[in-house]
Amino acid sequence: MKIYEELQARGLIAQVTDEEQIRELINNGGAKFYIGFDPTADSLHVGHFMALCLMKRLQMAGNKPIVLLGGGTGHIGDPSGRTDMRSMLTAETINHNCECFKKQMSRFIDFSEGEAIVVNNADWLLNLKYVELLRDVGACFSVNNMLRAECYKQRMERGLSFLEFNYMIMQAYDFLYLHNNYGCNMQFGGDDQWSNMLAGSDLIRRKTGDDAFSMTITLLMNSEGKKMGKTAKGAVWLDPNKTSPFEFYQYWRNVDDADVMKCIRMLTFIPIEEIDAMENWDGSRINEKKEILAYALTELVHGAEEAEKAKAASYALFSGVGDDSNMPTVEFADADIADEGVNVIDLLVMMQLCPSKGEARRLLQQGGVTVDGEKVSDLGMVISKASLKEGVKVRKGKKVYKKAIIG
RNA sequence: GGGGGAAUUCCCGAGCGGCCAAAGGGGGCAGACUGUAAAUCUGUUGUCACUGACUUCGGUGGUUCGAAUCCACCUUCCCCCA
Repeated sequence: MKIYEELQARGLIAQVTDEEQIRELINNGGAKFYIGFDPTADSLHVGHFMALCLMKRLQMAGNKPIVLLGGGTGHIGDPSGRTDMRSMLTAETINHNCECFKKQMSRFIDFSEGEAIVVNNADWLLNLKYVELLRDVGACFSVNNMLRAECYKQRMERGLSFLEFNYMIMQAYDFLYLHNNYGCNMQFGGDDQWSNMLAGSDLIRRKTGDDAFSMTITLLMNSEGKKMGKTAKGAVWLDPNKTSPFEFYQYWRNVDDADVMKCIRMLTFIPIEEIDAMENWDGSRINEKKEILAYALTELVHGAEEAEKAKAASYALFSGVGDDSNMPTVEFADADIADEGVNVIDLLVMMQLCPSKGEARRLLQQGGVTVDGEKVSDLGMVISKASLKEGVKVRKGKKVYKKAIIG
């Protein structure tokens, strides 16, 4: 199966400017494609992960990726799919974020000589001259058309600043610039980027007469139609310091039944045939599928060793078998704990299982806390220092476990 | 440029000068039921020394015994006219 067909089979392709030509191009490894990443945070998250996987798949098929860091466009903020205005980032933050992105990406993409390149649009966007740009590029855009674009429509009601309105032009210009300077002939992006990408393809045709293609990937939505990768606490990050491998594993282990196969198909590198076979598995094996998904993704992002640990910890906690040495652990210094021990309430707060004592108290009253397997009902319970030296397993609710130890 | 309106807790949104830590919904957390799922039901959801005290209603001052509520100014947003 060729790459284009594989992408199709995985349900990754949303929109294309010209199916025949694009199929031809990427199946023969002739694409030099770019994907843009806006450095709005200091770590990539699950949303970016899809784009990275796509890049990797295409690279494996012989195509050349260009990673475009939005150091310049980050100064503007993409209004697509947003109802509110983005907060402005400072130049330092943007640069810092770009650096972090680069580091994380090298895990997935082979950046060795001639295989892939990283560019930063700050290098060309920030030096543009206003009037020059208006005459050169601005003349190619029709405001009437731009206003018709879906991404601006909803913002017309709520208000759209001129700054954000220009995002499309900057993105189109990026494509043109990469086309002229790096021979880039294709752009990929989330399907919320479609109008911006089309603008780029158009601009290239107008300025150079060349064909440049655009293709969007289906954004990963859960069955409720929300973007995946968000939790109440925020995004699921790829940086192990922001989202631990265990939490990452658990996130996927806990996806809705309805979303499992879709995730496996779109995110993992498991061969299509195997996935098709899993499709027919008996319904009772649903949890097995979730484990496969969680393991595969954790392995991709954090490596096999971390994936094993996360899996083992998960088993230890939820089925009571296996060792629990990989449980998330909070270490205290000897001095942190008084000789007579700590009250459970204080301990819960110290372990950051509860943000306040009030909440800790409530949790205990509702029977949501277990210490070393015993449900705690006594609000005044004291955990002795001796047992903390051994390590105490504290469980909050059904799924949140931490071990406290004096180390 | 002129006129009008709005800002409340994580979000939306009610709120008469005292009975307001502030209705209701959403979300979160916990309990029951389950499969570490979904749906459903129950409890809970400012902080602490928790039958009490303290800090919150865009900001700063003021009126008052008492202000989320009234006044002034400031900030931000929205609407209408030009």
